[in-house]
Amino acid sequence: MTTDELSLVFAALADPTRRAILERLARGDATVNQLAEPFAMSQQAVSKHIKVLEKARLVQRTRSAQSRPCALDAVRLDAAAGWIAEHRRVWADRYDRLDEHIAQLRGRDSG
Amino acid sequence: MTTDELSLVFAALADPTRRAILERLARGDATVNQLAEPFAMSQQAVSKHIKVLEKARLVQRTRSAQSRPCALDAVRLDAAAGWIAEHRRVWADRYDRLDEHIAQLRGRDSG
DNA sequence: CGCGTACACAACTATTTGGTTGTGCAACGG
DNA sequence: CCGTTGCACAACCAAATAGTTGTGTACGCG
Repeated sequence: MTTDELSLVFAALADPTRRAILERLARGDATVNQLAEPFAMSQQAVSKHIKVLEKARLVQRTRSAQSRPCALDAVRLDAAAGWIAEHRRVWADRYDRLDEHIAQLRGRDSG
Repeated sequence: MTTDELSLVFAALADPTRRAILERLARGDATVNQLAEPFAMSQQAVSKHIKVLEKARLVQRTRSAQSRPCALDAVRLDAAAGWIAEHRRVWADRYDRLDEHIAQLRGRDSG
């Protein structure tokens, strides 16, 4: 089950290792070995995580000689953020905080 | 693993049944049986899903006689949206779409 | 008190997940 | 050609997930 797009995206995000991979990729494309290095984990395990991210369409892969660089794909992330924003909005009348939350995050450019 | 707050939230969101429960709760508090009704699933199964949502702190429960109404808790949802917004922002220079995405969602008040 | 309702806990099961090791294979360098 | 590097595929395993049925329990009603 949970094979719909949104479920795949949230499931992919539900792992610290995968989120760390995304954070790293947000700063530029990287090879599997580059991504694997910071983790106390085999290259194959990281490869599996990347595959999960690929299936969720959060990362795209290209070929460059013998390396397979990974790059981010933001569209699905938008879908996830969209779902939250949309449904959070329903009871936003009670208290509105997301806006200032995002404003804060946008504010700390130095972080 | 994946016991950190953010992982719990994303994992909780990674299931269509649980997202449907949240959508229903966004429209008002409900009892377990009320929540269970639309699903082809036992009351116990729904109870388990609610427990997952509770552990992720997406729902809060109260006591009201023999019923245990469920209510939404938006704080963690903000955290999830915040993570996405924060990290999406890093490569937002390439193309900026989340803002108009949210603007759109906020725009369709009738939806 | 005894019954029905609303819910939770426990045990069991199948499937998925997240990791391992071993190995194969394509691409480059000497 | 041969060795090294970069990565994927396969088999295997432990633990978590998502469901089931069965049962227990707290509350309210008559």
